[in-house]
This record gives sequence, C-alpha cells and structure tokens, in this order.
Amino acid sequence: MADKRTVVSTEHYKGVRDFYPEDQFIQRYIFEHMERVCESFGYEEYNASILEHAELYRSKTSEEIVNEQTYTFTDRGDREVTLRPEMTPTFARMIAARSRDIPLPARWYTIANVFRYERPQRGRLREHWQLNADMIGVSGVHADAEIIAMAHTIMQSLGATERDFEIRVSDRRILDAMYDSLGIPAASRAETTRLLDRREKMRDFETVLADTLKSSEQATALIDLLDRTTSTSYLEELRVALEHMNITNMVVDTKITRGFDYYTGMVFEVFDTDPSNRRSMFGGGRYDNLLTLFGHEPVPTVGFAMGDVTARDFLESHNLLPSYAPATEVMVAIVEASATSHAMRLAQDLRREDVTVAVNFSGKKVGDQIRQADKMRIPFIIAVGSTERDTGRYTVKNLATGHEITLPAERIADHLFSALG
RNA sequence: GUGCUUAUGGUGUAAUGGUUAGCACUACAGCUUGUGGAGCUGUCAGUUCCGGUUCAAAUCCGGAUAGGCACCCCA
Repeated sequence: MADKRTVVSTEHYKGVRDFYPEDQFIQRYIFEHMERVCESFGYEEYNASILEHAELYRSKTSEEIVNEQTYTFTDRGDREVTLRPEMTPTFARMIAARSRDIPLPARWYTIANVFRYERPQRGRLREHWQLNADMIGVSGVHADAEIIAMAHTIMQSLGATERDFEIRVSDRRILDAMYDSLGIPAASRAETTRLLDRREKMRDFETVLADTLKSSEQATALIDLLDRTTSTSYLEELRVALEHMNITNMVVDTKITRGFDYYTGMVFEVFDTDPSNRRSMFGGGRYDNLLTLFGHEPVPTVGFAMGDVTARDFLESHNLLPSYAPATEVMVAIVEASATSHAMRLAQDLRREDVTVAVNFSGKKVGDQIRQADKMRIPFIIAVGSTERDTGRYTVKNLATGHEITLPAERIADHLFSALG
C-alpha cells in the first residue's frame, strides 16, 4: 500500500455528486423526458458556458447571494468570474445580445448545471441540473398557460398523475395592487414580498411584518386583504385556459410569491401532494422587465425551472424510478483465444446493423463471462470459439429466459431486435 | 454563517470501557478445458483524522474533517 500521505482522496467535492452508471441512467431518463416535452411544445435547445462575468448577477440579485452564495473568483486577467448560479440572466443576456436577429416570440430551453455555495441539505446541493424553459415576446394568459402546461406535461410524462402534485398559482399584480392601496412605500415592497414568501414557515409572521412595514395597522390590513383574496379574474381566465388543455390540478394560492424581485405577473409553484413530502418542488412565472438590465426595452417573458434533485426525490417517493438497463444489448464471449479476431469482426458487423455490442476480453471461462453479463444486466450473450468461426453460425442466448437459438451472422440483428421489441 | 446529530473492510451492519473487532454482501482465486444464476473452500480488506482520560478506548472527553437534519437564505 502506498504512503497514506501521498494518496488522493476518492471522495467527491462537498455538495456535488458522482453519477455512476445507475445514477446517470436515471439522470438521462429525467432529461430525455424533459427534452421530449419541451420540443413537443416547439422549444429550441440552447446552452452557454458555466462561466459568466460576476457583474451579471450583481444588479438583479441580492448582496448576500452574490457575496456568499456564488462561486466567484478572479481570473489571471483580473476579471471577476462567477460560476452561474441560475440560468435566467444568461438567457436574458443571450436574447438581448441578438435581439434584432431573433424572431419573437422565441421559445428556448436548456438543461444546465448551476452552482451555489451553501451548506448542503435535503434537496439542496452545491451543484444541480435544472431545466429552464422560457417564452419571450408574448404577454397574456395563453403564454402563461402554455408554460404551466409544459410543467404539467413533464410531470405526467414521468409517470405522475394529477393526484400526485398540484400547481399553486398566484399573481404578483395582486400584491402590487395591495401595496398601492395601502400606500406601502416602494422601498419596503421587495422585502415585504420576500417575507410573504416565507409566511407559512414563520410563527411570528405578523410581528415581523409589522416591524418591516413599521406599522401594525398596515400589517393587519395587508394580512386581511391577502386572506380575503381567493382569486382574480385573470387567474380564473388562466384556470379556464388550463382546463381546455385537460389540466385540472391548478389551485389559486395567494401565498405563493417566489421571493424574487424580477417577477411581474403570474407566478406558480408545483407541490408534491404526498403528505410526507408536501413541499414546493419547482416553479416559475412571468418576468417582463429583465432585458432592461442590458439597456434593452422591456420584453414580456414567462418561464420556469425544474431541478433534477427534487425531481429525483419526487420519483423516488412515488415509486416512479425506472429500473436500470445498460445500453449494451449483447456481450460476445470469447471462449478460445484463437477466435478473438473473429469475435471482434462479428461484433463490428453487428454494430453496423445498430446492435450495441461489448466484447469480453477477460479470458475467463464461459460460465464466468455469462455470469458477468448477467450481473451487468446485458440481455444477450454470444459465445464465439473455433466452432463458430468455422461454421459461421452463432448461438444467441437470452439471459433472462435461458432461450438459445443458432443463427448465421446476418440474421442475428433481426432476431435481437424482434426479441427486444 | 448558527444549532442538533452521525461516522467500524469497497457496501450494509455487530461488538457492558476488558479475548485475536464478528457477520452478510461484493471483489478475486479454486473445486470445474465450450454455456451462467446454486453450493463449498480460500484470499484481499475496517474502528475518519489529531489529541486527551484510563491499567485498558470502536466505545468516554476535546478539536478537526465529512455526511444528514433544521435555521439563515433561496436561483
């Protein structure tokens, strides 16, 4: 054994994950469903570097997030660089940079990894992947409905039914109207909104709110207004639009605010209805002013983001995770070293017919090679030795059923595809 | 950043402060020259790290590190 002091740790960095093949399989399963749904709604895929100028996040996000919750460093050319903590500013930047060339409305999506420097806990890591889907250039209830419909369709494509989750919807304009009518100054509105976002988790909510507003009368009046507001005509229009698309698990919940300053209209969050995991999984909303950050005129935009960690937790708790299957369909077992070249040639011929083939060079006994294929859950095995080389006929064994069939090389691929469905 | 809690072979676990730290799985080798999933045998491999208390520490104490949970904050 090597000297302990010189050995490098096999542990991954704090708050990030290794994706072993079984993990990556699930990751890919989730991503493929997201991609398929987005593209079925006419969304185009885009991407960008994880590195951004730090200033991109300074103006629109709070001080604490930039200073304490991002990975920011100075590069060798004295530039402040940040590992993207979210995708929306990058999306807005890309649109603003080419706004003359991009026909609006545009529908874009990406599945990107984002980073935040904080203490990891359940559902919150330092790196996670999230789907971001945004429609830019259209305002109104039908665009809002489409975004919610995509979130809904993704949940269904992953196996969830409407009983498994609910879509809680509100509208930032409800709050704005209340702030106006109560004469709450612009300066304390953002903080008040963030406070409302945490309302359900707080015990002394009313006291803190009165403190923030510096007026217990205003606090009481605001709470009273909120509690009496069950819906708005806009949200009811939205409900109708969703019901036309057979989406019936929307509920109006004026307590949904989504903490961020940039939302300007509809906001929503998707909740798990399982009593043991009754929490917000992901959400989104309308933000019509983000392009002004780049000196651009406002452009109406609505979007949402869905993270892989919460998606995986949801699938796990609802027993919806797929069971692992490798991409490899066939293992070619070499039973005599003299047949190795012949086995590799066979594998190459099968690959040309779109069969995925791994050749086993271990030199172990056939039984052990079969055992390994079975353990790796490879469905078929073909043993190749001098007999096969000389006759040109191969025995294909289905490891799940034990069934064997002997065929000439050119008929193997067809047999496999019909057996695999 | 704060608090609570946990840490034993690769994995999962066991061990009143007192034998050589036990068991299962995995891996590897063999019983077994071309058809497996079983069985048997054997091998590799562990008390996270640093310090303290004690005749004696996996076990008690302090610190570090890492994981989990909650707070803070929420993209």
